[in-house]
Amino acid sequence: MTRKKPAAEPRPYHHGDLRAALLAAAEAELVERGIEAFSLRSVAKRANVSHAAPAHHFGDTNGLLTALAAEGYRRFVAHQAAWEDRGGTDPAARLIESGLGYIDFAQRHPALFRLMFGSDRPDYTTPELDKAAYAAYQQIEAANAAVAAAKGREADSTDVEATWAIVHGLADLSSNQRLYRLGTLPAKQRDAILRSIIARNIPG
Amino acid sequence: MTRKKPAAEPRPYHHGDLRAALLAAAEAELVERGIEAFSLRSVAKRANVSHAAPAHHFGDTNGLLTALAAEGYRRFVAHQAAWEDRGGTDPAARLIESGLGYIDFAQRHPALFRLMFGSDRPDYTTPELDKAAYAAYQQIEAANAAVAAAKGREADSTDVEATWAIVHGLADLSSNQRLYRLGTLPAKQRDAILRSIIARNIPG
DNA sequence: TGTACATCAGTGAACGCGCGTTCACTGATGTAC
DNA sequence: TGTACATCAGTGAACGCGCGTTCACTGATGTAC
Repeated sequence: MTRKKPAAEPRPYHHGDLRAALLAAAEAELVERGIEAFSLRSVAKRANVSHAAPAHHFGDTNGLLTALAAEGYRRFVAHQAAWEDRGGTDPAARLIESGLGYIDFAQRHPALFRLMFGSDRPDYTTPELDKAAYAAYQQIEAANAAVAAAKGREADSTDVEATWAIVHGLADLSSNQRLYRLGTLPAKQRDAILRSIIARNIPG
Repeated sequence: MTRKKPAAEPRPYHHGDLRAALLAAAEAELVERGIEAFSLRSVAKRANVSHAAPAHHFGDTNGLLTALAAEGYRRFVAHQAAWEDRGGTDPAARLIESGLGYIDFAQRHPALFRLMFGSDRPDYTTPELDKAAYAAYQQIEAANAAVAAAKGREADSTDVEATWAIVHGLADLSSNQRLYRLGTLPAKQRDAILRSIIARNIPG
């Protein structure tokens, strides 16, 4: 044994990046216990910090959940942007792939997705969260605008709503295991079906 | 004053229909406090009954929420069935109107809708809930089958998934106030847009 | 019809627990001079 | 470079509260005979 026991390492009084550590602990708590059993004390315990420490960074539980939701939206936007690029240069293909990214995010992070779209606890009047959530909407809007522009048309609000709703519906139902058949298919086949469903909502 | 004070009326030891009264109180609690702050004691208090009484009917909190979710699905199915009939005899029109009923239910009962589609607390292995939730799926399936039959086709799983997802997406986003523009329109105009969006997902 | 008894529905006191919040504190860091 | 001081980040004990659960109980209802 040449290595020190990790527990014996001197623990500095100041954490270094407690804010980020608390967000990570909060996400893990959300995954394990669900938002209904979420508590600030459990988060602090998971981050190995006294239960009063989070107040310095987030105020209260809703402050922490608001910050976590904002981080969720930023990751959500980045995730979709990465998928969108797989669509190459065709605007419709880009919109469809971006939608698959939306669905993939919901499947990979159901607890976070639920916090973002199915909870009243995050406070959307907070500028940080408002901005992050709005950016997610703008992404869909921009992808639709590109499709319209390629056809020499104006962007249409109804088209934006249709593509958002179809992608959101597929994402929410599949992250809640409601689309049983799709869950049983191999990924390639499933994605092909999802693409065909999204495509119905893009005017030809 | 010829009427007795209501509070002075003799209160029978046995409630009569405490089960139904507790379900109503639970729904009101869900609306007012949200599922995250839901507690059995508050429900009992609201129903004017001792806090240990609900255990006789539902076991624990999840038992009560499971029963409430099942009742929610039954009302959800009835609500859609009523709307479906507005579609007259054309199967596609019936499917579309049924979808509007789905969306209308979510807008009128956001807390119940969230319990049904965005919570892990109801126990879907309970036969009562399993049956009620499955009936909601079968309704969409049957409406799709009627559309296919009218065209001399077989029912297609992908069509069922597409119509469910579009309707669910519109319902979830609008019950969470995310479709801002639609919320500002007069009902007739909004419904026309919703119909046109649903229609994109029904093969011609 | 009357009585005895089992079963059921609801009561209210008691318990231990985890929660958010407060508060005086301590250790670490940054800055003025 | 050194010292003094303000500010910041995290501690740990204490508090009161609402929660779920348990338990002996009581009042009401249903049934056997």
